[in-house]
Amino acid sequence: MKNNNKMKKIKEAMKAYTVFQRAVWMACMTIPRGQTRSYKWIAERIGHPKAVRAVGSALGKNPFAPLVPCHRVIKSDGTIGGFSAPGGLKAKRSLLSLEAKQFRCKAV
DNA sequence: TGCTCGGCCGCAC
DNA sequence: CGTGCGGCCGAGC
Repeated sequence: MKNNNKMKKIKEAMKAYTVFQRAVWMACMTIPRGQTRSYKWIAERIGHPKAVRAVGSALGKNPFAPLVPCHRVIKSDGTIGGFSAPGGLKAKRSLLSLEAKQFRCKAV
């Protein structure tokens, strides 16, 4: 329930943005902890297989930093890609490695 | 209201 | 391995 409540809040905040961004963020939130998905994966998932750049843009503007784990999104070739958030790729890698560890340890 | 520019990419050459 | 172009959305002018 609490999770739902949080989701509700997020949705409220999301209403101020475009559907495209919402779609991107939603898809992003569905990524399990300790795992990663590619920008293309998101693009295809939201129905715009070619809008990978738009996806990147949306993630870059992501105002829901911790709620929407945009750091779990990497390039389709397996590299980290870019990261506009504070900390840059450094932070992104840290988060990924950290979450991966947690996942293995606590199995969430 | 309409056009232009930039972006956390993807793919072909 | 490096470079260029393609296709898409959001935001600014």
